[in-house]
Amino acid sequence: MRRAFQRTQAQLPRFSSALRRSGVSRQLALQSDWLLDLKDIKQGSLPSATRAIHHSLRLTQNIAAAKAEANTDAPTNASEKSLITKFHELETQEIVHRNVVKTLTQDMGLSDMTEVQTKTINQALSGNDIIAQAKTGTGKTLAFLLPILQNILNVDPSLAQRSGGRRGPRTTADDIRALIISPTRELAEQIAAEAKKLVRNTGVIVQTAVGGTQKSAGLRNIQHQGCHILVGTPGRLKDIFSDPRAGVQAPDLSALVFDEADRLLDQGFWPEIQEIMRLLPTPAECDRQTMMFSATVPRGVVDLVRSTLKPGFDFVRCVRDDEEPTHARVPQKVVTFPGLEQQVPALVELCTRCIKEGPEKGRPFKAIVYCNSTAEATLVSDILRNLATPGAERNDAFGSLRAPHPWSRDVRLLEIHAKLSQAQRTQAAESFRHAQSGILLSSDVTARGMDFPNVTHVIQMGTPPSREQYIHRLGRTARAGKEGEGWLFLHNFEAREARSRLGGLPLQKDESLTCSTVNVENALKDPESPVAMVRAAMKKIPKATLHKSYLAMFGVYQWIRDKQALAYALQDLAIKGWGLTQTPSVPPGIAQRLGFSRVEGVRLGHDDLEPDSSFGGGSRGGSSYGRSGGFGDRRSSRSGFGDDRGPRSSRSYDGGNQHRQGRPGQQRGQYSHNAF
DNA sequence: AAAAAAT
Repeated sequence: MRRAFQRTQAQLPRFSSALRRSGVSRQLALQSDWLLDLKDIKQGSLPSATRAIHHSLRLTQNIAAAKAEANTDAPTNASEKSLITKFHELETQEIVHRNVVKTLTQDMGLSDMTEVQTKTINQALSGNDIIAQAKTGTGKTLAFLLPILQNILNVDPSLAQRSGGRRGPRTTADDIRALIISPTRELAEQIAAEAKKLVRNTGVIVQTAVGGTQKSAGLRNIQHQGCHILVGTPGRLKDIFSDPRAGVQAPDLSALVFDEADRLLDQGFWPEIQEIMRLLPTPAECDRQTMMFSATVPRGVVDLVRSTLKPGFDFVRCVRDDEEPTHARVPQKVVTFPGLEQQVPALVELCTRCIKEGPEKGRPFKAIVYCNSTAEATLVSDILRNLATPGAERNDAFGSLRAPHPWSRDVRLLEIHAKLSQAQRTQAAESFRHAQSGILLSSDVTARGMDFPNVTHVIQMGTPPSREQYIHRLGRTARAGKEGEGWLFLHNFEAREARSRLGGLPLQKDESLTCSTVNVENALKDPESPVAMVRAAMKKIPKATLHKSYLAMFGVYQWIRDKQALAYALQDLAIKGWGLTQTPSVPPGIAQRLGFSRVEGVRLGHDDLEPDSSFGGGSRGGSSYGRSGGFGDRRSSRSGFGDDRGPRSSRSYDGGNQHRQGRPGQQRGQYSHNAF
């Protein structure tokens, strides 16, 4: 019966869409003047006859329906009518079902809409396609979920009741009504969690389809419970839609959402997105509402909008001119370093200070530290975890010397990136979300859209891959009206590039961290210094972690032209920062590809991991100081190294990037005129 | 070798 209905619909797409929308159109009738009233909403760049007809047709229908149905007069004075800005108004004006409004106002405790919600919900309920530019952390998830849900309820009003007294599934796997595509698994989970909250008092079913989980289990849920709203990541969505045995289909899809659309355009995603769209009914077969959310609207997104959205779409721009975006509002500090090896000690210094200040400021320290590689996130996480209070060693139950961690146990230390299992990732995200205080070592998995409440600091280690990414990372703090601050740690050799990527942002140079200028070898003499603490923590780090971090740096800093300067900086990091006796070896193939085959300070070879070769004898602070004392000897004894370092600085290749330690004064001088 | 994302 339903099948037959669907076939009819397919034959009469225009009619079917009108039919499906008629419910909402009637309800919207009283608000039809919204469409005239939205002067601040710019129309899409495709003025066409279709759009005009589409538009006026809907208005006529709405007004006619209003006059026919309502006993009140259709509103005559458009300017008196304003956008709905409170959730309860959606009920009193019979736009959204009372069960859903009840969920919003009672269960979720919401009363006022945010700007993006006001603009998007009002528009989307009328069935328009939307491209919305909104800053992060403004409740845009709800902005698209609510119209999606209401449109589903309009088609089948019985779903507005929780169980309806019926048994068994309320829908099937082959009748998905809304598809939401997200660039990361965590974001998909977060959206699904919010969707599940929203549908609580209805019969609508939300499912997720993300990688890293058992495909069979997820599929079973979809098949057994059915699915109205499916939230997922590109790979898994493509997988289940293209699997003929899965029976997952969306012949009557009414909504398609691209969250973080600019991100979904990336190389790796795009073919999968296209494949998914190929597996969905075409817009001609089934009229659907498409919504795109994107913090920035670069060319690619404009093209996507042109090819995907219906003429007459609305461009909802929620970046108001009079309201400063997060990245203009949040204080941001830059620290430049003469050596990479100073960065983790400086991080420890900063965290220690902020943890101490937390109670004074009435807000516990909660930070995300962004690394440019997964290996570095693991390394830094391991170091922070291994920190020990200097001079507080006690014999533990097994007679070995251990010192307690210098930070309170309340400061949770967490790590998240794609190299962890999905279970670990989900767990870390969940723990950090609920943590009062903590430090999350993260790759860019969490950079976009993730909502961790009360993040006070976003610290970025190294030049972010792009300006957009910097802004997204920074957007994890200062959310929901709270304050926050950003920190950026840069080696001198990347400062110029960072400046060009981040031009125009209010970055302030900060010189308050002593570790940014300290001489590592001198600092090691003081066991209380963060440098010594980090070095001590290094001892328990598996060498494979160091190896991977070192190699990953070549990829992260691929864009650096001065390969020699980079090689030396990495050498210092490995030897002075990590206490290795020699740099890990680089496979010759990789070195050649990246232009390092004829560069000093890079050791070509394979398999550098003979057990214990990197760590010298002692196990105490004194001996690690001893190691660093011997470091000069080892260095000069290595072939092609040592003596020619002096001459090197006068050679042309190193000109503007002179960065060797031992002349910190000169270096700082060199870069100080370039203050951010 | 460098975020992410399917097994």
